[in-house]
Amino acid sequence: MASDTGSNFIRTRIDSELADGRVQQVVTRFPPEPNGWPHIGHAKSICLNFGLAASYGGRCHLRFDDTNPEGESEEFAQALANDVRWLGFDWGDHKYYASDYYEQLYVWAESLIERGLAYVDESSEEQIRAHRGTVTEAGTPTPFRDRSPADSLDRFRRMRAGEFDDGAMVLRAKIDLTSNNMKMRDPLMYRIKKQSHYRTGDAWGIYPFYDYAHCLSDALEGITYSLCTLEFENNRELYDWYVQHVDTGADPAPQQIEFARLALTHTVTSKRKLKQLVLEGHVSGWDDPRMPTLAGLRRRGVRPEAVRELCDRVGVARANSTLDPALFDQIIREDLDAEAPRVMAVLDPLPMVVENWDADVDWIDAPLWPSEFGLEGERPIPFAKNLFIERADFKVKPAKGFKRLAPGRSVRLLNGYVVTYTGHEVDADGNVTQVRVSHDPKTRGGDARSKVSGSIHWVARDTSMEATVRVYDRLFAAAAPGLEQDFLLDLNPASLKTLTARIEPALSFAEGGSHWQFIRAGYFFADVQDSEPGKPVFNQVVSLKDSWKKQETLVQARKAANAPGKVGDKPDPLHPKRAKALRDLGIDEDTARVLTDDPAHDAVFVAVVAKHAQPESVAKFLVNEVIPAAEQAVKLDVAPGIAALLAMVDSGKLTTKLARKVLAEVLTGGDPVAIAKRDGLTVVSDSGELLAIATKAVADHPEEAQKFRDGNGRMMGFFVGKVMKATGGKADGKAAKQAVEAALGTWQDQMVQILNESKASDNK
RNA sequence: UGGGGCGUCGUCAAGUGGUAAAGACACCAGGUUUUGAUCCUGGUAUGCGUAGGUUCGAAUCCUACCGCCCCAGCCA
Repeated sequence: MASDTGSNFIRTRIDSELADGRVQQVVTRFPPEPNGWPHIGHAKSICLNFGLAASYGGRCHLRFDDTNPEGESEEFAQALANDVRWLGFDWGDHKYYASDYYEQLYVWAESLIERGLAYVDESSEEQIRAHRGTVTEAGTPTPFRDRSPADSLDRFRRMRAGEFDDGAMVLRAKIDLTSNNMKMRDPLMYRIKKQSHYRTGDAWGIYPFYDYAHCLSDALEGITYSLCTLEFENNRELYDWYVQHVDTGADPAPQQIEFARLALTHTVTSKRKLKQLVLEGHVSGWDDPRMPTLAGLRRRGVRPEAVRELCDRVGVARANSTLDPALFDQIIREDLDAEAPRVMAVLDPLPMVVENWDADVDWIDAPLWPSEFGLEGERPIPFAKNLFIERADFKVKPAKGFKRLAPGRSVRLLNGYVVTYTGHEVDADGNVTQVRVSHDPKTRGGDARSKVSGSIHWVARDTSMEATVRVYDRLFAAAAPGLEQDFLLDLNPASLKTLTARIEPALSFAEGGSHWQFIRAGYFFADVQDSEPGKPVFNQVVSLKDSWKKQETLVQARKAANAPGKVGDKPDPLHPKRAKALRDLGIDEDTARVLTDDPAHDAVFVAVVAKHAQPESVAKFLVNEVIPAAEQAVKLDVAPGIAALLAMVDSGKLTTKLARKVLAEVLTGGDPVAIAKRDGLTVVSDSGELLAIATKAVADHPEEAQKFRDGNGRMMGFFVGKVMKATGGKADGKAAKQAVEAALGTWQDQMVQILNESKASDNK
């Protein structure tokens, strides 16, 4: 369970850091702010954090990120904790509150001030905004930026003491007003907020900001991986800055990793919008079954198993994506299939009279599960003269392919009898008011085989009960609510249908919290709050798949189509004259541009060519191999080494691949000839030896060889790959290819084939 | 127009230079079925945003271009 073993970029990273000892134990955390109800998006984070910790034998903390007293409450914290537990996760003793760290955070802030790394800014909110600049313009210092540490310290202490009003001043980190990253332009650390906090009461009049508090809380708790969503990407630099400049003693330092949040079409998950739906009464509350909140899902009857499975199947990646809710629907069905006993309920009743039924009530034992489940259990269902069937199961003029009841047809009443149409009545408007049938006594229950193609569900009129059944559809009609208009206008007016259904007697004992499959209708859940003993109220959890009623094709979230690759004008090379000179040497424009982009590289180029007079080859080697392999600009003094290396490649002594192995050392001044010799890097180009290897590879893989002969030229790569592997990557590529071709007898075969084909067509 | 990210099937997603591009949902076609459900079988990307380049070999490396998301709260 939720011990996702699928591969993802976070696991890959953890694996490697565990392997090289940088991290000993995986410690994660789920850090909600207790100011709202968690939704399906939080579930992903919960499953990820707790799941990862569990699967690596580490631990996961539940930490309330309560750094802003506004809107936070113990009730929310309780609800959050509840939902985490409901999902099936356990934080053990590790429940924490950022508010418990206020004192430590404060002490660290003083230390930052003392070291000149933070200052109290008395500018107004507007002034600070103005001085921050824009994404294209650098910020400028406010008049308070250079005040002395002692001055700031004094102010900061008085801020804490409550001497100033809200908004009078803030504490800011002194980082870099000109940074391209807006988050680094002297971010705010503390604000004055004379508001009491649900946990610390009136002890504090200043509160830390997320960026300052979160990373240090992580450090304090020994968190190793601080996972958050993509929009915090820009905050990572700041996260690292605080961790680096505050002496927390955390080892290893916690690191922030961002992943894509879970989004669904036809759904909103923003706290603001969810709140608006509740406050304006568009839904009945935070736990309305149409809400994407965990409380809503629970109320609807979705089990935690299904939520966890969803998170597992969706995976973790860094690409923003929007899920089709059909996936969740299907997972819910799979989860409930073996959980929900089968019973009958008629949601939209149409009276049916069995004309040749004279007996009283016939109680039939009907199984609670399909026979192939192998599960025990049955319940008695009453058959009688007067029944109800689903209105949609009778059509006066059936469409092609309709398998249910219609004039002249017979149909199986599930677990009852086969009945045959004898007549029907309509009202003044032409609506069918009653169907008449006759039954075949020989077809009772499961006793007799029958050829009828359709089976429909039913209940007896006098012994069935009325019950409230709520059928749900997506809350929003639009795939992307709010994309083209106010999101409230995208609300689906038919998202809730409250029906008075007829349920079979056994169902009247359904307890709140029980799951049922209403045969042919869907999975239903006896509402925990509204059901009363003997009077259940049902929520539809999810419908059954219905391949007859073709579901309206969901309008997929409009993903802006990528413009089909227009090729824009290429920019001019940085140094037009030089670039032209290079072109004259036979070097193409792209290559020339990269080469001249950094004068240092151009100089290296000149130096290498001086030793190895193959300008085109040198340019390509530098651009495609050397520059990408170098961390910084390539140094001029390694040019001789590069020249020697390339000379080996060009003379066939080394393949490009082997050259790559040597490159790193050459870049730090190594001698390629010596290194190659030391590591035994010699190209295998002996055709006899390669042919032997290739022949063996072909013999070992007859199927692949056949595929190749059948015309799949790409199997060449497979065999060359085998040869490469066998030689430890030392085979000369071209020679290896020739050896494989010879081993496969390719061109002869192909010639034969072509000849045969031409003969065959001649004969026609 | 600055910076940070991201583009692999209708939707998610694996893939880290060599076994004809996993898997799931959706879709299509069959089979089983007293639920048009479940279950089973098969099909579905000659290609990884586009165009060039490097390489024996590229979704993976290089270059340019295109598109989408995020950042200018005293929110988190």
